[in-house]
Amino acid sequence: MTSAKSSGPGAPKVRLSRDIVLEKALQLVDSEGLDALTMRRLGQQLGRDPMSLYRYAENRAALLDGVSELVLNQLKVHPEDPDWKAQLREIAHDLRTLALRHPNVVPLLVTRPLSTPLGLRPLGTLRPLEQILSLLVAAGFEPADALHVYRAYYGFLYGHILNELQEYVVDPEENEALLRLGLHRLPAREFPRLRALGPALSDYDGAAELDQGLTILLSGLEAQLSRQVARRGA
Amino acid sequence: MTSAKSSGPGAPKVRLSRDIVLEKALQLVDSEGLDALTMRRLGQQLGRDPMSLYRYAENRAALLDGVSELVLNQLKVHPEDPDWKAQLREIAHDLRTLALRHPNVVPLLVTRPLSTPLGLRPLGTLRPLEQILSLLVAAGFEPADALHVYRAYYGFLYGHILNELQEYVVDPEENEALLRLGLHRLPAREFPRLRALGPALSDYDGAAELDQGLTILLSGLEAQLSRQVARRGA
DNA sequence: GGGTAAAGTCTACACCGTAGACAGGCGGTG
DNA sequence: CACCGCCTGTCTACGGTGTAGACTTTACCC
Repeated sequence: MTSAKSSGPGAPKVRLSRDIVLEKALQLVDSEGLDALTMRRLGQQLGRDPMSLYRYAENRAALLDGVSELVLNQLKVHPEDPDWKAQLREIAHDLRTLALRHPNVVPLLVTRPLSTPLGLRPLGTLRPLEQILSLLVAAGFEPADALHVYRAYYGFLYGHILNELQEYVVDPEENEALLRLGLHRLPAREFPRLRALGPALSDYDGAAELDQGLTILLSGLEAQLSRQVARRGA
Repeated sequence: MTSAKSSGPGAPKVRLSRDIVLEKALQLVDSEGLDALTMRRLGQQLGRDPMSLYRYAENRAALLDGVSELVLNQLKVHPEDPDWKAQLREIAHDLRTLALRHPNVVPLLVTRPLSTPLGLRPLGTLRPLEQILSLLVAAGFEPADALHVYRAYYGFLYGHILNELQEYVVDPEENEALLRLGLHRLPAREFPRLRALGPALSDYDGAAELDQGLTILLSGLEAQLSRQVARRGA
């Protein structure tokens, strides 16, 4: 147990590495939020000069990309699963729990790709896409159709995650209080429905809600698939 | 044409107002991106000292909220439409075009609510929610069910918008070039599907894709509705 | 041991959000 | 008219940010 801790001046010996840097960056984001991830702050956590970080990431944006990648790498996809619907369901739930475990990273997941053309993104963030395409093609979709299915699926999934995180507050008791407090602030005349939904808003089963949506979506997509197979056969 | 333009020192006379400030802020974001919206930059655009902005927004975050609200206020919902599915479809397409018109604002739309409890958000951003709830209740959903439907719908919608914006590049010619360039960069062994999809990726009809997804989702939701009505009747 | 490339540090710059004290002009009231 | 008070806008200043560029130190190979 002599490893270099955050601020102990005793042992600044271990050589840094990209993985060490990104790991600490993720810890920092998880515990204090995205804004806390500054070069100076991170350098301090690592017991190093802030400028040393630039050996492992070109700039702060690249660091953020690295953190996204680190999280997304934890998502395991099994492209050879014969039951593609079950597999998609499983992936969805995995990504959801991943998002709940790293809520502060979600804005990155959702925002960074908007400013990076597909081909230039970190490979780790593209891997799930590739693997899901494989899964769908193995299930009988034409590649182009697989892309459409992927888009519908991933769109829905990210949408759900954003939705759920919007309503998520750490302490459920404070949640209720805050919620009522907030709702009470709304003009009664203009927001009757919302105000009335206070109780319904506060007990939210994200996993169930995700699963219902998936059922609707996947059965719809399956219908589409069988239609296409039929047409191809004719 | 003697109105005060951006940098003319001639006529710094017009009194500022929250609307004027937010409008210029939106212009700045649209033309130069979110990062360009700094207090100093915006002050300069308005020919005023940066500090004057604090009379119209508590801080930069509040300014960002104001910009979100300004955009979302352009979304018109008709809660009394008897055809709820058609109305939801229309809203979806409206929001999509709004997003394409202000792509730089989308990260705000998607990100700001994550750090603001529902009750404390700008009223303008809550109005669509309230109105869609009305629409659904009028269509026969129980309030609590209306909330579920809303979540599935809005989740899907935001997901689609994020998806589409990720693949959107301004100049379609450069798009193709960039895309191929980017794809070429991917290791062939690990990303065969993705590399093969180059052409399919570059012609993307967002509106059609959105519409297909909506068809699937809405028919699924409708089935749910009739099931519930039946059960209630029994 | 000597040389070399990498890892880490230092200094400096331009820019950021914003607290707090202040100035100017406008309105309403006498 | 003079006066007062409030609202708008300005000024100065502080502590924080990302990062360029030159430097020093370290680790390793021959």
